[in-house]
Amino acid sequence: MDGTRQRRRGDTRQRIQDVALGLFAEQGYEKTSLREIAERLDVTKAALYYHFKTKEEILVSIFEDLTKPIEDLIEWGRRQPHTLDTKQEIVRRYSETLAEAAPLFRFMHENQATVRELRIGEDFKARIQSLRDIIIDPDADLVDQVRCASALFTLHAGMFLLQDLEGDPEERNKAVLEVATDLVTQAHRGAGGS
Amino acid sequence: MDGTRQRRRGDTRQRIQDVALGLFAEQGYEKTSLREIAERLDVTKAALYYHFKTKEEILVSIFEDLTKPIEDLIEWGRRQPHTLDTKQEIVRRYSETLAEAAPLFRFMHENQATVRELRIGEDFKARIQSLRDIIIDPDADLVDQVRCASALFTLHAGMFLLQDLEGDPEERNKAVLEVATDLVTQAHRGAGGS
Amino acid sequence: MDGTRQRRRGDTRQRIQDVALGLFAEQGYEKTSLREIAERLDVTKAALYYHFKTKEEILVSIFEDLTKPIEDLIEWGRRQPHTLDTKQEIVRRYSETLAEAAPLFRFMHENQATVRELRIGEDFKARIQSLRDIIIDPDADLVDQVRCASALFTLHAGMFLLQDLEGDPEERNKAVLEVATDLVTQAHRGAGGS
Amino acid sequence: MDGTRQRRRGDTRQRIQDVALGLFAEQGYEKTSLREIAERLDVTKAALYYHFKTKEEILVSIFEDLTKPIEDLIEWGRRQPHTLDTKQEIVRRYSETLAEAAPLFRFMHENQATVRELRIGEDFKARIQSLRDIIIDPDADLVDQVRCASALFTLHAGMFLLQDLEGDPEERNKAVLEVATDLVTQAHRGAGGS
DNA sequence: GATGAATGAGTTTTCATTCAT
DNA sequence: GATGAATGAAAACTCATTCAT
Repeated sequence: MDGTRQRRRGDTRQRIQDVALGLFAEQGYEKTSLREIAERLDVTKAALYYHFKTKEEILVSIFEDLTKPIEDLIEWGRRQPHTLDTKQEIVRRYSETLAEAAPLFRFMHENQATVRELRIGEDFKARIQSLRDIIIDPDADLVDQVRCASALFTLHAGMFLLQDLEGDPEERNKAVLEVATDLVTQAHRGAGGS
Repeated sequence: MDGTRQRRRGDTRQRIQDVALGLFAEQGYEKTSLREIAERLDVTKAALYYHFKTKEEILVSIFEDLTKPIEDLIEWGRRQPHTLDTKQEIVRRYSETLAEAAPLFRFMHENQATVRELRIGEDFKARIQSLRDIIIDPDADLVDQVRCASALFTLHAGMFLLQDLEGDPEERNKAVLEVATDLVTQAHRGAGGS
Repeated sequence: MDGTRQRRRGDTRQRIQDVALGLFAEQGYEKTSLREIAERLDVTKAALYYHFKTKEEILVSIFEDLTKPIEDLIEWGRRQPHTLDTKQEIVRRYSETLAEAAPLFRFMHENQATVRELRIGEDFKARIQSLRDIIIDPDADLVDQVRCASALFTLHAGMFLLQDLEGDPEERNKAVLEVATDLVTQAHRGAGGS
Repeated sequence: MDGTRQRRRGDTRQRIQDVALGLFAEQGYEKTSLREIAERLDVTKAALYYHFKTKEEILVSIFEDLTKPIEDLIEWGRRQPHTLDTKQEIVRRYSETLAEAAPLFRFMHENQATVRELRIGEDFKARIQSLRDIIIDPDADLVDQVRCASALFTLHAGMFLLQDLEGDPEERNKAVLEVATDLVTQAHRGAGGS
């Protein structure tokens, strides 16, 4: 039996998402044409339109599938007391989530201008803000607020911009996490935590 | 005398750059068409081609004009001893430069996917790396290296992503600078500086 | 028992025709896609192809079902003597037929450019010509011939173009019929009838 | 000198309108593609877009150019007393206008479904209504109102639907005009004119 | 009596770029 | 120091149609 052909049955939708995300992350959203995606999958452009109503919907569907864990994390965070432990746990779990869906987050990071006009732009922004609101004490001083925001940027950027730093990726990720955790911790202390 | 018309004489090149940067920063590079730029300036597309050979060249020229100060800063930094003072000064001056050409840097930040394929992408990356190399002690431990990189991201992101944080912009910028300086200082101490 | 579902059994063909005619009349033939028809019926496009071989065939089948009365009328008319009474009766019965299948005739009227290239275009034209030939005396003078033709247009257009005239629809239709009858009558008199 | 090439300079816009109107009238608006228009003019599709912003705009521009005389006629009609003479004059001049821009009016007549959704649909409808309002006495009885409307249809349809009637076109047009004038006259008498 | 998945040929529209004047 | 007119390539998207199941 032809396993390749067999497996293709029914998972075209998934394959489109995979290939699309790959290309979006590599070249950007605008520079990736549906022709290119279709060619790489060896189907016609029209087949893409059978599975998704628009180009944007391809992206939206990827986004929704892959950012579910963040929604869960926010949900969880909201129900916890705002202790240092909680904050550190948020940072840790967020960094894990980022690593697991690295291509998507790399895409989001590098295509902000594009994404801003798309529906997911708002969604993503809102999510990050929610995370920040859990980590930041609203009555902390401005510097500590910036520290918390910076912790999140550091996680984001750590994934994409540090690829030239020496050391193996795992260690690098650990270092990034440590810096982010540190920033949150300092902010917590400054805000009167013990 | 018609000052407007008078002043327009001979500075069309500059006006193109201004309008283009505004649109690039607002909508992204790909989504900004030459038609749009021309219309906003009330000239024809062909006029743009009198002043610039390609669309990319418009961007390149803007980039080169506005990032001269960074080149100078790097040059300066390289001739200084790698003391804490120097590092802090670099951070301070870099933050000033970013603020002065905010639209360009916002553009660079939000269009990384696009810019990566353009000539200026490489240039910009190289410059940031140069800055980092001045700030980072090559034999510091990885965590401290990340701290330095993080200081730079914080400056960058601080300009664009914190606009919803309360407080007036000036204070916010001061807070951002303080966090960045702090990160560099911690890194310096950790690396065995005094 | 679910009457809706029950009744749907087996009359899908009819339902397709109904929905299609509605959309064709409302938006035109070209602007109505099979997707739209299918969606409105909550079936797939492929289902339409089970019942009809092509898009055109849907229209043809509607046309054939609904213009049977006109064929009968022509048949009848041909066997009558060409008296004034016959002519008036033709006009009267034609106006009834038009009213009964108003959406179809509205469609035919408003989509002549499209319909001309379709099979039914020829058929329809031939039918109207047949009617005209019954009403018109071939040796009447040209003006009277035009009067007869005009009587038919008036019936057609009366259905669609006078909807903004005040008065209730029934009275309007009566008025239209009177004008048409009048035209035929004048033509008959002019041609030497008594 | 190459007159053809020479003459092409600067009248491309006009040539687009001519060819487009020809095709629109022949095949309908939807079935006429820009590719077809461009090919027939031996230019690229993009050239069409240099002269017109959209496909619809091509049609709009044709419509506006060719229906100016009707606007003038309405203007004139409004300033005249509502005598029988005026009405007859309107009918006469309207028939002339129709004849002069026959392809456009044929197009409007045969593409009503399409045109209804376009901007010009509303415009055209409004214009015909204006004419009718000049011809119709608002307190005439319904039958006479229908007669006036019928006069206008007769003019319209007379141009397109009677092409199979024997007799040379000029005589046919005269006959059509006579029937239309007659209808208006009868309506005027019925309404209490002398 | 229908669906799910796909195709091929087409559509309108946009873009960066060119060049004679 | 510019414009008017055009092009070639490509984009996103739509449509009627097919066919194995």
